[in-house]
Amino acid sequence: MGMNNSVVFCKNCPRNHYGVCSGIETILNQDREFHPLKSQNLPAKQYVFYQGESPVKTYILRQGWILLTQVSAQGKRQVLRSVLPGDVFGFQTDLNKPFSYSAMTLQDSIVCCVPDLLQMCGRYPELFIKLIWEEESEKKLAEHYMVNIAHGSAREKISFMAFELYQRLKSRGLNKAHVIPFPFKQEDIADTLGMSVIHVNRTLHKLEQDNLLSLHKHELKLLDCEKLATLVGMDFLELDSCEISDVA
Amino acid sequence: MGMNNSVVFCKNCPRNHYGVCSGIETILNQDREFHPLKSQNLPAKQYVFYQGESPVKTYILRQGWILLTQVSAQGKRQVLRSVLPGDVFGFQTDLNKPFSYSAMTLQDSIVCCVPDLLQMCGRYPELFIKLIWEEESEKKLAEHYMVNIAHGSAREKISFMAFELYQRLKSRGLNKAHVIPFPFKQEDIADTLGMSVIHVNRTLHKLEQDNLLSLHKHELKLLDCEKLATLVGMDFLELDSCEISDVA
DNA sequence: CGTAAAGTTGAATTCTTTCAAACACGGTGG
DNA sequence: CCACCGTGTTTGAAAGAATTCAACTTTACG
Repeated sequence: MGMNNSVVFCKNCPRNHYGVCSGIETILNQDREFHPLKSQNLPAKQYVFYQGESPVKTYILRQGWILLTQVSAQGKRQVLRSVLPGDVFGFQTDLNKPFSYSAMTLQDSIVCCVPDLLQMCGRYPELFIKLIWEEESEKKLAEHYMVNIAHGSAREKISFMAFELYQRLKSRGLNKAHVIPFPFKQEDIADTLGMSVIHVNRTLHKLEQDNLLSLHKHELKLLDCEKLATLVGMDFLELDSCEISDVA
Repeated sequence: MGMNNSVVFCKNCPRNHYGVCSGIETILNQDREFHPLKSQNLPAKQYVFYQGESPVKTYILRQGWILLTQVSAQGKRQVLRSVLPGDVFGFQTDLNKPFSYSAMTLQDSIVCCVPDLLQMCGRYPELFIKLIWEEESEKKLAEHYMVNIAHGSAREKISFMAFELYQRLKSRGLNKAHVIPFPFKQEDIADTLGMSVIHVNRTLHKLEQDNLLSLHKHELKLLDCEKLATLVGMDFLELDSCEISDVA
């Protein structure tokens, strides 16, 4: 699956300061028992793992964009979440449970593989905290989407998704002004928000007419952040960074 | 807020075997540094904490039913999740962030207070695992709701909610045959699933006509589990118990 | 250059909400 | 014991939102 495979040096990684990433190399250096990290280069539209497979290791996205998707019993496809550079994915406490979702690259990506994250956490509680924080963030994100999908109109849903991704990329320095890369097809948006492709299309046009946002050539511009924030009710969406370490 | 306040002995608690609960007393006994747990008896319709407050401790529900709700910037109320006996709630890694949701009893309830869960976890990795597992479960639950709300019809949504709660109560031995307590108003259902109260009402009637489920006097009967499971696509909703401890 | 994939548009249908009003039930005070 | 009130539930009819189907246009890419 992976194309090439090389040992990772976190020092040179632009995500080294972020979340679970930060401090992993320190641990690896002082504790020879753990495997050094490997990285994989993956082209766009490639699966990292499939729904139904058993998890064997944890991944960290270093560069690119990954989509976690699930196919329901009714055969409908749901996008669970976008994995952005610095995010952990594929982690489960129970390795015997198969993945309930697939992971697919939307762009060319580089992925770090961590074979024994849980064991590392067991020995280094500060890493454990970071992992919990990561899970907590993901839970909150899912809840945000839940609220928005449940109670929002079509324009609100799409605005929310755009704003959310903008914020998350911005916190990683991956935006330019009010523009972000947006490697989704309209179908992906539809499968994220539970709308029909056609309605996504119409709503996108309305949003552009109203000068709220524009999406062309896989590039998303927030035309009016103020209005968007109001529309979406972004009081909640302050994203937090992981700065906790009071583990006694 | 709390009515009475007494020291808790986990040994006698029917939830002692479940999740984070299990093993807490052992730790408390062998490590005098941590405070013994206290419990609070709360009447129905009482708030444990409010959205916007700062978290000070973690709670475990011992008996009763608690609803986590959020009021959006647009003033709409969203039910995030039902807390059932044995579940942790009110936990956050970062104590400086205010709660983004309120916790309210739906029934008379008994709640255990854990003032220093994170510190306990720092010293006892096996507890840490249980906490992570808890977060993971909550994340998965939120994702399930997200998927169902996004892609499901009205009947599917309500069926899902019913089935999900039935399964979770059953795993704790809190069901009788195909019947569970269901202390929701139709408005609560509406605010969980993002539907109008009126549509909830109509859909409930249809579901009863079709002999799928019936809801009267705060008692929910699953009339046809087979059909319900199919309708909801419950292949995913096997709920897992927390049985992992390979922290090396 | 040609084909397949992605995006766009209109019209009809279905689902859901809104508004308005009636009903049922439990609890209170007379 | 009964009248009254409030909360929660139920029903109908009309308006609105989103989906479906079918066809057409554009774009990406070998």
